[in-house]
Amino acid sequence: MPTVLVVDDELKITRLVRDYLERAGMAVLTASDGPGAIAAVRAARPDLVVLDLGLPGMSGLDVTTQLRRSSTIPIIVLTARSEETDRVVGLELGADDYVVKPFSPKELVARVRAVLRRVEAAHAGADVIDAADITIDVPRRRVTVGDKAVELTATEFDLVLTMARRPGQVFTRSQLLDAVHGVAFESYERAIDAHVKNIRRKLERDPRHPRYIQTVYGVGYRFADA
Amino acid sequence: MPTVLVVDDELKITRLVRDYLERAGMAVLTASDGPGAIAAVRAARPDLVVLDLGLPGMSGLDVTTQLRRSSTIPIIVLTARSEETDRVVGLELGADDYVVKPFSPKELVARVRAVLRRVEAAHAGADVIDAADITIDVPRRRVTVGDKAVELTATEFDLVLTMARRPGQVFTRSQLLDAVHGVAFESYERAIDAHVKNIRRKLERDPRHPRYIQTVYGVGYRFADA
DNA sequence: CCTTTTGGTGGCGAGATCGTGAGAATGGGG
DNA sequence: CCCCATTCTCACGATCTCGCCACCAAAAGG
Repeated sequence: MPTVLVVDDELKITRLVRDYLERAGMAVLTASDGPGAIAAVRAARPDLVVLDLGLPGMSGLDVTTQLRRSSTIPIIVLTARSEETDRVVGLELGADDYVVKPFSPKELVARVRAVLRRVEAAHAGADVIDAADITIDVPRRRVTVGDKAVELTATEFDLVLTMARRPGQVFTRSQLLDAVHGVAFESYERAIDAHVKNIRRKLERDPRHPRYIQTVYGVGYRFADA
Repeated sequence: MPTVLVVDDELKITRLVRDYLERAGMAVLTASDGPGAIAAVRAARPDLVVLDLGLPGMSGLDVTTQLRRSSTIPIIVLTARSEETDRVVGLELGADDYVVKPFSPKELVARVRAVLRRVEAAHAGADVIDAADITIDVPRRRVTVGDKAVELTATEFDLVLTMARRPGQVFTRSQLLDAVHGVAFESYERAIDAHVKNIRRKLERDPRHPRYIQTVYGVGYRFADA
């Protein structure tokens, strides 16, 4: 049973949406402001968020960026404004779909179902990378070595993921910076070394003789294949 | 050497950008208005366009749509306006990246590099070279003879790759130095001999009678064809 | 056959490259 | 407002590589 978090400051709306979603067989949580929504996501890990953009205090867009910083949770945006730009901005910031107020509850339910279906389908695909005894769960952003979970920071995870997606391929430092930041500034290239060091500390049994992330002298690094 | 077209009506800016890009090893063309930009793209076929959105006459956005009508050339947009919507609109119209004025030239160079790299990576076909019983896996930077993996240093790999890409073609020592160092470095040409020696030791079954890297007396070396 | 020119090889030192610990910035959360 | 996690910077030492030299072998050329 999927869990949905509904975020809106108007009680009338949350109640209406809750009714319809529950009737469609989903568990529903509610929050009435941005901080509450973020706390609820962290605590209850719902499968989807329905978010009103017109919240008091923290703007809905701030909430989406905040959520996106630490998770890939699907978001459906509710907005009173129908202008194209708002729509684009919402999607740009990582919303998966949007519904314009006033909306029909049935339409909202249909969209929630559609997004959940889409996400589930994506989940079913190869979003888990297995190599030797290391497992990378991409949507959950979790890494396991043997049976032990490993805590990686966001940057560390992105680095490992980038390399593990093409095992054996050699990446230069600036390619790796590119993958992590979108843009590479040469002066920082040695920062990659520091990250690799920290990743190895967490991942490798013997960091002096790395089994996963190997150095290619004069070029960069690579994730071991085979 | 990639060619970049810089479009801006302010001479100060084009000159600044030209300086930085040229120092980064790129050829630079400039145009000061929309029609000029479109003509320059058609005539000189640059690899990338840096385009100021605030042009007199024809708007920068018109230029991007015009360019997009007939080509997929990468575009980086320069904009004085920092509002999200403009950014979104720019990207929406097919720009590959955007930089907000005032900008740091180093950042612009970094972004140009990143976009070029991205495009090149997408283009990259023929990633593996097969010749007789030698295999060169370019992204993995690995060489196999028969079934045996061969460990080459970065320079050795670049040398083999350079020659293997054009089997049969004879390369002078200074051409090979060029390929390895990027620039025409007046250096000891016999260094190539030393590398060839080391490569043969690793690659050839009988280094006295090389099957892959052959000496062309009085000229240089070549990678055996067929 | 001898000379001249060109290529092959072993080895070594300068310098590039990398690993690492310590600590400075940065930014979010309590 | 302070604290903590995260990321980046810096510098030093360890390691590896490359270009160079010296010397010998092989190939052209007369």
